[in-house]
Amino acid sequence: MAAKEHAVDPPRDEAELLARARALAGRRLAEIAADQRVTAPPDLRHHKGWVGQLIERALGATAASRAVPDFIELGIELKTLPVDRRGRPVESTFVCTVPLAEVGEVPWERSRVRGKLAHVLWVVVQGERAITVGDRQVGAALLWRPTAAQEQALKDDWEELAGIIALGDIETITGRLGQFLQVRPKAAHSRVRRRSIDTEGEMIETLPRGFYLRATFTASILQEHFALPGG
Amino acid sequence: MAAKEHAVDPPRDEAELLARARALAGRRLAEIAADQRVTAPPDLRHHKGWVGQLIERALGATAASRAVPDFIELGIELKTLPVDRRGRPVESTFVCTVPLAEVGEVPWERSRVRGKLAHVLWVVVQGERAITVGDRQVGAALLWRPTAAQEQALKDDWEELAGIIALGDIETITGRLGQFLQVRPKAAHSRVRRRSIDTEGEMIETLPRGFYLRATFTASILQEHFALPGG
DNA sequence: ATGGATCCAGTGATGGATCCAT
DNA sequence: ATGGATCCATCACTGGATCCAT
Repeated sequence: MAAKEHAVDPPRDEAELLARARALAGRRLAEIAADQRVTAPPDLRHHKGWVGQLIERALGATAASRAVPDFIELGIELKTLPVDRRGRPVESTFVCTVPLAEVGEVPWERSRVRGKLAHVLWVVVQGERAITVGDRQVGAALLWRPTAAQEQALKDDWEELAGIIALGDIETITGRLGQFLQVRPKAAHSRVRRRSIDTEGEMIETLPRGFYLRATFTASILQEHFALPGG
Repeated sequence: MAAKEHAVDPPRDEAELLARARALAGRRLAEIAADQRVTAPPDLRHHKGWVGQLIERALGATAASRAVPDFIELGIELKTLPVDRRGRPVESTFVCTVPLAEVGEVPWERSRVRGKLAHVLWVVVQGERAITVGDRQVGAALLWRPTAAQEQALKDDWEELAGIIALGDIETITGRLGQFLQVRPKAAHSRVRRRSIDTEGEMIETLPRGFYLRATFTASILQEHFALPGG
């Protein structure tokens, strides 16, 4: 209930959302947390999603943990992007879980990956472990849509990965596949198994996996927008 | 954690399960609760499943809230049956939720209703509201399998109801249909809606519903076993 | 550097049923 | 009496991601 008392209304449009995100630039996470009557954890080992959820609340995101965009009316997905001192992403970015039954049934155009990445608000945050979580500062915000070239590259990766999964060969997939989009485990721990029906109608049990964007991909997004000629 | 300290091991076989259930006969729910370091609520308005869960723990049931039998290894389902002073059931008995996509695809023989009712341990408990929950006594226990006639009657009802659902006419179903097996709402409240795909591949949103046994059916089960000739 | 492993919070579905207006 | 409405606990899954051994 305490969390509701200072809840932020959903932004009315893109401009308001972007303005709010830019107003966070330069602020320390501890300050933003204080606005919400919460405190920053000492580190993120046991609170891995904390920064993302803090920024969601600060911006008035509505879709808490549901399979819809963070800003439903605007169709915009929020992603925080942890960076090092040079402004380079320090982690890959989780996109969505791999829907075993669906992949192989739907084309790229109707895939969850494309849906999630169609329109993203990237919010840069200091991500070096040497900096206490509360002392980390929010950086730039960027409302992004993939360029035609970026979408083609993601589509190529997706079709390669989806093809393998559709054949029932998900166990052969490693994080080494895919130039920009990769598949890696997404579970509480490696003993987790999830039941599903494959394309042949067979029952299978596998470790749950997710699609992730490699850090090289998100680095290129930041490059394009912030390392302009002469900048 | 406290609940684990006095946890009861799963019964090894039918005989042990039945013996344990019969050992509860005559005991007050408050006594059984005390064994588990819990206390009986004043009434069941806000604790509707409390009695069933108390007896589950007392007997060593393993399948907490999962879509498998309560006693997995034995394939036995536990049902508490609230009765009035004459020993007649005061409520219908919930069997399982209506699986919209599945009904119409599978025959009675592979239906969830038949699976749940194939082997049931009925545990009679006083159910009159005039008696405080803690003061209610456990009654007889009965390990039951449907007779051929009972199964045929349930199958007839199921096929009528499943046929209507398969046609996409679930909204026309009322609790009045079915001689022994009926379909009624099963949800937190009447505004709940659940998405599903019907047999035509259409997206539908309906109030979640469940299959229930009418009290007349469970009354007949008790009759057969406890009102023997000369008894 | 990075691929495999892991952690928390919140939602939705299921299982335990009984309540209550008519 | 009973058909429609309702209530709690638990588990599975998703979404938020980062950790860490190599």
